[in-house]
Amino acid sequence: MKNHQITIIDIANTLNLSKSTVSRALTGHPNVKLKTRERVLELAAELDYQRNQLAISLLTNRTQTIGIMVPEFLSSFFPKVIIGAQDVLAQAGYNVVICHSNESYETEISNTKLLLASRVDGILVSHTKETRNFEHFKIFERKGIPVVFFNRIVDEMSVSKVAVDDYEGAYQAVEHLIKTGKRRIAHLAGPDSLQNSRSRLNGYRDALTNHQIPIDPSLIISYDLTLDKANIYVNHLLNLPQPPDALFAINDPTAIEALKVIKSRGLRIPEEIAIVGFSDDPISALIEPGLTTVSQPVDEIGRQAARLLLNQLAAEDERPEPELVVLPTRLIVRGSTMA
Amino acid sequence: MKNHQITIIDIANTLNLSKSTVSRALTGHPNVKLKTRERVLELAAELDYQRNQLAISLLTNRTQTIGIMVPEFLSSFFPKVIIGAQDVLAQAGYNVVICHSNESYETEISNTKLLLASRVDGILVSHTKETRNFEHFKIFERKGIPVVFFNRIVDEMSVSKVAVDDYEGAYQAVEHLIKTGKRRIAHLAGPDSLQNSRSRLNGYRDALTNHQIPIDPSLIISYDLTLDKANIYVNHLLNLPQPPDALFAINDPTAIEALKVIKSRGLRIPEEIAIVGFSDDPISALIEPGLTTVSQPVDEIGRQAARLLLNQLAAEDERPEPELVVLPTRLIVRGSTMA
DNA sequence: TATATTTTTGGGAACATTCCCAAAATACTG
DNA sequence: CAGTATTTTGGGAATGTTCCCAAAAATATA
Repeated sequence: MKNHQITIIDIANTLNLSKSTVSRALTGHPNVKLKTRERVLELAAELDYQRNQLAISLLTNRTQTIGIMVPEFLSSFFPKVIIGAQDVLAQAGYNVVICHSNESYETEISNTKLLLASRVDGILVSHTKETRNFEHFKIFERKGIPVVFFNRIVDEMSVSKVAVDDYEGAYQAVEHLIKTGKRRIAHLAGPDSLQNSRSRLNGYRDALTNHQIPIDPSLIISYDLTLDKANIYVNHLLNLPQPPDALFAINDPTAIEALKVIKSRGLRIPEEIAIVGFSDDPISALIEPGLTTVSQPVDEIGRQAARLLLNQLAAEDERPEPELVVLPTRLIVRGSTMA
Repeated sequence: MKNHQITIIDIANTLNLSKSTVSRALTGHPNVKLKTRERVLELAAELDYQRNQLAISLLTNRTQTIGIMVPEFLSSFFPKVIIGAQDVLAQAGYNVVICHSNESYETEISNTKLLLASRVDGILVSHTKETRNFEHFKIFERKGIPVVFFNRIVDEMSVSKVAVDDYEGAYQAVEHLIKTGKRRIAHLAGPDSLQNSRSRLNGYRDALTNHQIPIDPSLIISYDLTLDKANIYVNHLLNLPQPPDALFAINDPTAIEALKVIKSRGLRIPEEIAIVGFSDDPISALIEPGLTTVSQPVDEIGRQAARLLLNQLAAEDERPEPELVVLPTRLIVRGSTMA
């Protein structure tokens, strides 16, 4: 009595019907007498009946659940992506399970197992900076569970992907610095394992080259996105015999860390050194000076990723061709590059 | 063949065993011959067998899943709480489903249904600012599913709760302002529907009273936490014939919005007007001047909430008495109150 | 009124697993 | 070696739902 949950059989017994009829009434099947349906719905509401999704999932082998795995969610970026994705998925009747791998390859793998065990219908993934082997994601493919990568995408897998135009964003950022008269432009880059780090680096390189500025390898530092290291590298750059007159950072947290270091050394921004970030984190508009940054349509990344996943799920028998969506970026100029 | 998932029956047939024996071998039941167990485990690994949690959940009526519902996750507060809770819950073998109600009562109710339908074993909740009726949470109680409230707790329900000492935090913040010589201290309060708004307001009131400063109702404004309204109210306060010389804001985003308004009007902080926030959002240390704020142990809130839920889940038959955990706050003094 | 047609309902199987009880196989005891 | 105790295995029920097919009831047609 205490722990007994109400089932369609309870309703059936009370109303002297079979479970089949009750099931039909509740699912809106046409072949059920109006009067009967009303009686069933009324009693169901009264008893606070909730259909048991577990039983249905067991039967249909679909859980109506999508897994989203992100490497972190302390910066505002991934929460916003998740909100966008969740919005689209909820509209399509899907539930969402969120995992964060905490930038750890190990955790990513164990999350992967967890999602498989809970039988999600599909996953949205942004992998960790440590991930170089993608076997654990290929299991999903083999089981016919669609995977969509976003933000951090990976060439090795032929699945749908959503990214922003990192190359173009970086190119414009650096070109902007050049136009404001900067010549020794440093780049605090992300780890080589991330496709977007590589693209931004390429954008940086090509912008310099196309404006006849030689590339100085000592001004390019790849780092692992751990903020205390950013601090060290910025200091290193500033201590160079020929220090940079501008810094393009891989993301806004890095740029903000740089800005703190630079301010603490009493250098004038942007006169002595200009700074550009990437993402347009809300903090960027609040700090002093405001941070020039490459904004990306964050929640649209989530929405698009969700849509691509739904496209894969829609096809009953054969999975459709994977799609690649590249969203545009936009340079937002603030005080850190222009007085 | 294509879509067929491997079950214990497949293994049983291949090895000429019954499904019972295979089940026992896989679950580590003692009564199974060593040789048999080895054969089963070997074949299971070879076939990439994954036990179907759905079937087990259906049988045991436990999903090993906990729902966490938060009103938003754009500020860093709730993501941090979630990370803390998830950490503790994962350790105990629980899966986590995250919902955000987006500060909407409607969405909260529909999330509630979703969590019921997916048969979570328990939930952690911080309700929306619109929620005044808690019937939808009482359904969980009735079904024997434990609920723990955190951050935004509610008197109407006798369940476990985790909060910080809002009263004391507010008291100390206001006392600090008084000690720096401020006398006309305004309070931009949260909505009356939130228990923590009310506690902070009480702390504010008592601090003034205990220091023989009369309470001026025109300096107390309750608002709905929508930032553009904060902007309007701060302007209103500054336009008073006798404007405040200090502002205690319900949270950091509000305080930062106030700070922007005040700076744009050219007032000196803290000389002409001092500001204190609540929560110690990471932004608070980055802006200029740094924001004095009442810090709370954010991820510990999540951890404690998870622990209280596990306590409820641990008891097989009878639910133990609800617990209330109140965590301490700490005032962090920065430039917005002291030069 | 009898028959044909349509609407409405009921009874099982199926989903993957665990658990209980009984049966079979093996080991132990006198 | 028979009898008993123990280990190991198998069979079936149960979990809550949907879906298919057949049965029953209601309605239409001749």
